[in-house]
Amino acid sequence: MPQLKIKPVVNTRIQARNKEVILDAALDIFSASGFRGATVDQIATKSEMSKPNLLYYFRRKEDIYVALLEHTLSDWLKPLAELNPLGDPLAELSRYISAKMEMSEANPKASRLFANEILHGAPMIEKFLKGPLKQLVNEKAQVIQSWIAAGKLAPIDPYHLIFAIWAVTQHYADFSVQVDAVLGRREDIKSAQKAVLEILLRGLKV
Amino acid sequence: MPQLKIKPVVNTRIQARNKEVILDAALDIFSASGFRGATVDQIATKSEMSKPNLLYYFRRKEDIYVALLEHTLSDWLKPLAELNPLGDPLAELSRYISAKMEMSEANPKASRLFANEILHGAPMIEKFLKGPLKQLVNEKAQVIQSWIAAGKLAPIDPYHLIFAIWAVTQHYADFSVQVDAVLGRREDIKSAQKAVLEILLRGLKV
DNA sequence: TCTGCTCTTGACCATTTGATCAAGAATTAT
DNA sequence: ATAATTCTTGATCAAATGGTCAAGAGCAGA
Repeated sequence: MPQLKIKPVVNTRIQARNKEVILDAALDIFSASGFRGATVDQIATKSEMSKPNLLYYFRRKEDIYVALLEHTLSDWLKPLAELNPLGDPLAELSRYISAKMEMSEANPKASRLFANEILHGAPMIEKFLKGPLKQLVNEKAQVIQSWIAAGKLAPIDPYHLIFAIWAVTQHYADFSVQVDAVLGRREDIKSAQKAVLEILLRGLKV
Repeated sequence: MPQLKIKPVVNTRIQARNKEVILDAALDIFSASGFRGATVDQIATKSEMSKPNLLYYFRRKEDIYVALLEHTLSDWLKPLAELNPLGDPLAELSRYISAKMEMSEANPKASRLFANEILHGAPMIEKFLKGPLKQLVNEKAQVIQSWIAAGKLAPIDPYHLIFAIWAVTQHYADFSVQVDAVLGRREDIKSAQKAVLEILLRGLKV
């Protein structure tokens, strides 16, 4: 009697390793060229495997891209989620901004991947934006609002404050080419972080 | 004797009109899909002409893209160039920020076109970034520095201040999908502008 | 009107690229 | 060991796409 084997839900060791290798390579390629600009061949070459082999692990190019986005979405939320309502407002915001600056420094490719996706209308992560992200931002905007109500923070619209923090911090990852070109040198993250904290926080003191 | 006609430097009326039509269509397509993501067919269709006809005016896809970038580069510099050393610092910066916000509102496609180009390493406008842009920013950073030296402005790094202004104002054009998703509605530019002015300027008062 | 130039397009071409397939190699389980 | 399963790849395909060409239509100046 022929064995009817259920397709395994868990990856084999080889699958785990190779998917990891592919996602690593894909982050390089997609962040540099965007979804359309990247080719499966490039990703396969960077992964040091044949194209059919790559497509054995991810059946379509789009599957790699989506997996990559999902793989990093939760990391994206983490720093904001850690904003503590009970902490000192300026210290909490300072910590959040610093964490974002360090993410830009440590993983600019992931930042560019998102930037590119959103820039092009976020076709793959619309649900994430309107769901988990919206919810978390609402929650944290309320926290900021309560700080303002308690007289611990200048009266600034919380949503636009969050947008400003995103914009400024991610700018150093997404537009690093421009930053470096204007400065005439590789920007050093320490002084950028110091300047950003001053610019964003100075006006928030009551 | 055969007439040797010099190739005309000036466009005919038809050329002027059709190039305009093509650039208009191309801005739509390129800003939505990026250089690689856009196809000549799409641009031709949107221009309501055949593909060979389009390629009669711009011989290569890249030529359209470059023309489009050049066509808008000078607009990009204008608001910053108008920063007046003799004016009141906060009023001047306020005017600059407002102008940038209005550009984001009026022409988000151009903003996204640049954002996409820079995000992907700015292969076509490297010279612009390292030349005219760098020079203008240097100049205006000195203006800001002189304001600080005169005690008219809080001591903030001028370069990072300019980056912050760019980042925040362009965020509303480039990431409008995210902004709208988080807010759950189409953002209205008036309140965004008000909030941005508060966030960026409040900390600059001495 | 006639001549030469500009403009327009259907048909076509070469290359790129995402994806498939069959067949063999390697690995795992019994 | 051996059978079953997983992994790997050369060859190949169909569609998409940037770009060409030749030939005809339209237009402007003499």
